Amino acid sequence: MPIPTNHAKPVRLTAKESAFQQLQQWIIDGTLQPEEKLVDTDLAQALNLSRTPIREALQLLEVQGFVEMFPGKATRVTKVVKDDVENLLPPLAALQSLAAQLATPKFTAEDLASLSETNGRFIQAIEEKDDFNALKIDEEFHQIIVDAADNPYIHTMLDRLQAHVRRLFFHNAIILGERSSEEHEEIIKAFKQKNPERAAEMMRTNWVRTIDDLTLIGQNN
Amino acid sequence: MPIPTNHAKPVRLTAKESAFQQLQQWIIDGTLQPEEKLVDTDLAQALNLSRTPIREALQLLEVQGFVEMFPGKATRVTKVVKDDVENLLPPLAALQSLAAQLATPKFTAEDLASLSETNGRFIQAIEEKDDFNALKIDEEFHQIIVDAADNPYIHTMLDRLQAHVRRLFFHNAIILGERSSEEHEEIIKAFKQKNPERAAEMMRTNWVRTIDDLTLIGQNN
DNA sequence: AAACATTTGTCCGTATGTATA
DNA sequence: ATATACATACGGACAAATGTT
Repeated sequence: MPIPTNHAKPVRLTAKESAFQQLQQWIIDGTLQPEEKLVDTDLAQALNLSRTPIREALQLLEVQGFVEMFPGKATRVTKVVKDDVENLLPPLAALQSLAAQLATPKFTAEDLASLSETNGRFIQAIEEKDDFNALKIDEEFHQIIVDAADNPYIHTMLDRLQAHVRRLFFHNAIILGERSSEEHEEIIKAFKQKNPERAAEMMRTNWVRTIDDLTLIGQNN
Repeated sequence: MPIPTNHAKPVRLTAKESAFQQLQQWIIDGTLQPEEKLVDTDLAQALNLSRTPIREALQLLEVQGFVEMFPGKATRVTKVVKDDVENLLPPLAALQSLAAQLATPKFTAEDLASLSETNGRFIQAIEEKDDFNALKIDEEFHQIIVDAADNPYIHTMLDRLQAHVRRLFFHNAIILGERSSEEHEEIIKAFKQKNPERAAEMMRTNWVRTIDDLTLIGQNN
């Protein structure tokens, strides 16, 4: 595995960035509960920082939709609305599908091999019922495709949507089915055949089925 | 025209927000040139504010892709790469298309009337060769659809993409063709027929043609 | 190579405005 | 309704880091 070439950005981790990462992680995994009030003074003390980088991090989290700021009043973690999957997945499907389409002509042999290898690990994680790893590997799989699509707008938008998916997962609103692995194989096949329309279509199917599955689960509750 | 119900958010315009709006406007219309170095001290003086709200605004602009921050070194306005339309329009088309699909079953009679009225003004602006107004009205048209789709993720993502489109327009990389108005009518018709697939398809066509038009223009340069 | 000038990142104090008693 | 407590938004100062001479 090649070491990610950090040539561009992270020269040194600034206090704001480390605060952002830590707080986002805490919000996603539920350490900071939905609706919890966030007092910059307290957070600053908890992270051994001053209030400024905390405030800056909170503002970035607000843009991402993890935090809600009421100027002059309060700052809270946003609610986790389980039905939010219904808002989240359609654009996720549309953008992933587009990414697959755009990536198709750009794949190298290494990319394709990497996709197969990743899906192998995905199958294994599913078999072992290791839901957390399955989600992480599924994200790796899609990340390869998004990287190949090489479109910064799609990239950042999907990153944001994925973060919300991850949060819903931690709040037990999402599980991945076994059918995903077969669909992944179909997607890889479309890539190898250099068929962008079919790749896009299969990718859409992959996510739409996920939506349907989750809707069914929701009806049982 | 109904007054926007600001019920939710803007109780009072905070200094950070006014700085953000002003700076974004300056970047979009070219007052702040691409690659221009932004010194927070100078901006603070220009806007009669302290550095803090300026810095906060700049960080939000970085997330939006209008500013690039090199920690410890400098912060600059991002370049305007005219070829960036090729990155920008595909996801814009995909999301607008999705918005049209999702909005179809939700339209009220007033919405549909508003769409027709807006397209009427669009036609007029095109006839008068008022490119700037045409762009603004085109945005209004699509905004009605996005609002009806009622999906916060799609909403914010499209807002961001539109802002970049606007910036490219100001840098003379985009013009709207006359064919758009006819396609708008087709889209409205699909809405009235409650046909989400056709609405999505027509919306996609509308944007893909825009992409093709721009590609042609690019080849002439 | 070393000291300087600039600009950024961070800290903390203060005042305005909000909620609670 | 008034007063009290408190959190936020903003300001200004200091320090670390970078590029320059």
